[in-house]
Amino acid sequence: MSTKTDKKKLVLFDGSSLAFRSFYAIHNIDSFVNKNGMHTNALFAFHGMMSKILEKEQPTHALVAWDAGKTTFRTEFFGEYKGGRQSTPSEFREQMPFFNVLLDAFGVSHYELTNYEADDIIGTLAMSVDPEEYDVVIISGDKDLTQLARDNVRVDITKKGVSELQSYTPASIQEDMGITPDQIIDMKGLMGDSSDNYPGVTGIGEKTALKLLHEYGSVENLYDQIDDMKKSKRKENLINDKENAILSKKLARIETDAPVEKTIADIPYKGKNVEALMNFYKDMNFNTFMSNLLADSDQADLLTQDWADVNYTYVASVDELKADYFPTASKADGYAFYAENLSKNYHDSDIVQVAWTNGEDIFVGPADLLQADSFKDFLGNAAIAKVVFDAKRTMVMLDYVDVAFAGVVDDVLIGSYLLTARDNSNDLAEVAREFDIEDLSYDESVYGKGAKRGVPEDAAVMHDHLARKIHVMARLQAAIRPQLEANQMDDLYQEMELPLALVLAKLEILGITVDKSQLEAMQVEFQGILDGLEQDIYKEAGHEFNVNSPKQLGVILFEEMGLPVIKKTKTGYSTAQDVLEKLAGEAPIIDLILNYRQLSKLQSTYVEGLQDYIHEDGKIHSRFQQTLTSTGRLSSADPNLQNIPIRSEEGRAIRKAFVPSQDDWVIFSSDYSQIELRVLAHISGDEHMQAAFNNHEDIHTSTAMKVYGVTEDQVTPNMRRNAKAVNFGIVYGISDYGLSQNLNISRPEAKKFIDTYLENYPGVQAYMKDVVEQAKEDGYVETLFKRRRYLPDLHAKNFNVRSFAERNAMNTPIQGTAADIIKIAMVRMDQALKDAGLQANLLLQIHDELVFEAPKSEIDDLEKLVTQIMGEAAQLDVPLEVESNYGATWYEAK
DNA sequence: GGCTTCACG
DNA sequence: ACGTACGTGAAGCCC
Repeated sequence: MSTKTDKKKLVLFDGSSLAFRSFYAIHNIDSFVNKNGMHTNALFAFHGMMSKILEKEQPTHALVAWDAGKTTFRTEFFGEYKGGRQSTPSEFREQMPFFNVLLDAFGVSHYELTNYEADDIIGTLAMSVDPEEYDVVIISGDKDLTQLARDNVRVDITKKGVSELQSYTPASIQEDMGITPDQIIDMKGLMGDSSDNYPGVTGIGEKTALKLLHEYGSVENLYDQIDDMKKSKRKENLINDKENAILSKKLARIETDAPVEKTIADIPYKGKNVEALMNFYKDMNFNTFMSNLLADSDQADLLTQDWADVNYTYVASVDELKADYFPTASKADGYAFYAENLSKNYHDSDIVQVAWTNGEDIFVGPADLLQADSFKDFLGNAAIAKVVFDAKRTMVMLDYVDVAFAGVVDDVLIGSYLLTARDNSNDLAEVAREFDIEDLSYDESVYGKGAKRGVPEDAAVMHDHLARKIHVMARLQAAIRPQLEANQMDDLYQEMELPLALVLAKLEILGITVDKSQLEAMQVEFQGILDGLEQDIYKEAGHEFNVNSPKQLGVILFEEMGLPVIKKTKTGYSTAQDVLEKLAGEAPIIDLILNYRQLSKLQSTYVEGLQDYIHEDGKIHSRFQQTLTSTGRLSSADPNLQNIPIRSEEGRAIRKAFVPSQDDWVIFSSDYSQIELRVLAHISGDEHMQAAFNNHEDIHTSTAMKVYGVTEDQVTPNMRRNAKAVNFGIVYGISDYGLSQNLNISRPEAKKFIDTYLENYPGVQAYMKDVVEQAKEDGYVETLFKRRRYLPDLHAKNFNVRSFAERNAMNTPIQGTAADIIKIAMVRMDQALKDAGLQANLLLQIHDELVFEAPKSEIDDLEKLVTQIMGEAAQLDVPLEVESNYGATWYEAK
C-alpha cells in the first residue's frame, strides 16, 4: 500500500504556451541580448520559471510538451482553428531552437507529436498514470487545461508574466465557477475562444455560459431541452449557433487518448547536467546564473577546463623570495598587486594570500611574505607604480599588518565602476566579465559562501585563482584606461576618485572613537522604557504578542480591534508609521506602538548595534564604499555611520557617544547648505532660483512667495513647509502622486502646486524636460564632472519602469553633482590639512557634511580652511555656503 | 533570503 | 490607463 508521502510526482509543462508567455513577460527585450546579438528574454524568463517549479515541486518525472506545427487534427475539421494569429515575432523565433537545449541541460524530457497540440500530449499522459501512484501537476498559460483537473491532477496557470501561478483543482473550480472540470469544455463551447479563433454562441460570455451550465449541465442537455426554454433573444442565438456550440466544444476538448509514444517510464526527471547548463549560460551570457551554479555545485573546474594556463611561481616562505621577484625599474602602467581576504568587511579579517608580478612572472604566496624587507620596499616605494583592484581595501588591509603602500596608478575596481555604474560587485571576476574577460572564476565558486566559505581544500586551486587575478587586472587596466579617456572621464578618475580612495583609506584606518559606557547607560535606560511600553501595549491589546511582528500587530489592530485598514502591503496589512499616525486618534494603543517602535529601532540598531562594532582601540571603523551607488554618492556600512539619528531628541542623544580621540580635542562638523538645490539652480540656469541664492534668501520661503504669490511676511509656516516639500520633490524628479503622499494632500492639489511651481521657475521646467530628452538620445545622464549613469529603461514600454528611469534622469545629475563636489572638497581638504600642518582629522562624510576631530587650538584655523575649501570646491553660478559647528561630542557639534 | 519598517542625506 | 517620490543600510520576522 502506498502512502501519500511516497507518491511519485509527474510535472507536465505546456511548452508552447509557456515559451510564448515568457517572451512577453520581459518587455525591455533589448537588454537581453547575447554576444551573437540574439535575444534571450524568453529563454531567461522560461529558465527562471522552470527552475522555480522544479525546485518547488521536486518531481520524479517531468515532460515539456510542444505543439507540433500549424496543422493538427483540429484544423482537419475546422480550417480556421488558431487562424488570424499574428506571425511570430522574429525576436522570439530566433530563440525557439534553444528551449530544448535548456531542457536537456535541466534533465527534463521534451516531446512533440505530429497532428497534435501540447495539450493533447499532456492530457494523454496525465490520464495514463495510476492516480494511486502519481500526483500530477500541469503547468500552462492556457486556462483550457483546467479541464484536466482531477483529485490527483492539479493544474497551475500563469497569472502575471510567468512567475506567478494560480492553482486549479476540482474543488477550487467548483468553488469559483460552480462546475466540474469536465464542464469547462461545455463552457468553452458556449463562449468560443477568440485567441484560438473559434466562435461559440453569439452574445454568450463566461457569466452566461456558467448560468446555463448550472441549469442544464452540458451543451447536449441544453439543446435537448431547448424547446422548453422561454422565448428570448438568447434562445434565438442558441438555436442559430447550435453548430458553432457543438463544434467549439469539440475543439476545446483536450484529447486524452492521443497516440503518444512516450510512457511514464521514458520521462524520469534526471536533474541538472551542470556542464551542459554551464555551456548554455555561457552562450546566453547568463553570467549571474553561471556564478550561482558554480557556488552550489562545487564544480569550479568545469569552467576552467578550456582556459589557457596562467603560469606562476608559488613562494612558500620569506626564505624563498629572490631579489628579482620584485620590479626595480619604474613602469608607467605599473605592476599588479593583490591581497586576498575572504570577508566583505576587511576591518576584521586577515589577508590570506598575496599575489603580484614583477612585469615578467606572476608570484603567489602567504601573507607572511609581506613582512620581508624586499616586499615592503616594493609596496612602499611611490616611484614604482602599482595597479590594484580596490585601492582602499588594499591599503587598509596592509595597514593592519604595518605595511606602507604607495604609488597606485590604477584601480580597476574604480575604473570599471565609473564606466559601467551598475553592478557594484566587489568580485574581480564579475568586473572582468563586464569587459568580456572570462577566464577567471567567481570568488564564490572558489571560496564558497555563507558558513561554508573558506580556503579551498586543494590550496593550488586558490593559488591558480590568485595568479589569474593578477593576469586579469593587467588586461582590465588595458581595457579601462582608453574607455575612460574616450568618455572624458580622466579628470574624474585621476583627480577625484583615485585620490579619494586614499583619503577614505586613511579615514577608515583612523576610525571614530565611541564612548561605550555612554551607550551602555542608554541601553539600560531605553530597556526600562521599552519594558514598560510593552506591558502597556499588552494591556490595550488584551493579550501578549510580539510587538515587533508587523503580521501579528496587523491582526490585533485590524481584526481584533477592528480599526480601519488604510494601506495594504503585498503580504497583508501595512502597519507603517504613516498609517499608524492616521489612526492615532482611534485607540490609545497606537501612540504606545509608535513610541515603542521608535525606541526599539534606536535600541537595536544603534545603542546595541554600534557596541558590536567597537574595536579594541575603542573606535568604530566603518567602510565607506566608493563603488556602489548609481549616483556617485558614498555609502557607509558595518556599521552605517551615515544614518546616525538626529531628527528626534531621543535618537540624537546617541551622538553623545561619538567623541574625539584625544583630550582637549573637539568634534567639528561642516555642512553645505542646500547643496542640491544650488546645483539645480546652476545646471538649470533658472534665473529666479539663482537670484534667490545670490541674494542669500531662505530658499523655501522664497519658493513659498512665488508659489503662493505673497510677500515675505505673508508666508506662513505651513506655506513654507509645503514649499519645502515641493523643492524636495523637484530634486527627486517630481510626481504629483509622490508629493500628495508626502504632504498628505489630494493628487489634484499636488498637481496644482507643481504646475504653479514650474510656471514660476521656467528654467527648472525646461531642465526637467531637456534632461530626459537628452538622456533618451544619449542613453545616459551625466553630472557636471562627467560622471555617468546609463538609463536603458527610458525606452521601456512599461509605464512604471519608464517613469522611474525618467525621475532618475532628473535626479541623478543633481544628486551626483553634489556628490562630486563634496568628494573634491575631501581630496583638497586632506591636502590642505597637510600643507597647513594641522593635526585635525577627517572622520566621516555624510553626503553634504564633513565631520572632523581637531585640537581645540586648531578650531579657528580649521573653520577658515574648511569654509574656503568646501565653498570653492566647485565654481557654480550661485555661491556654495558652508556652516560649521563644534563641541565636546558629535551631539554638541550642532 | 525576501519582506517590512525605519534611521539618515 | 498606468500607480511612485531620489539615494542608502540594518534589524527583526518568517518561511
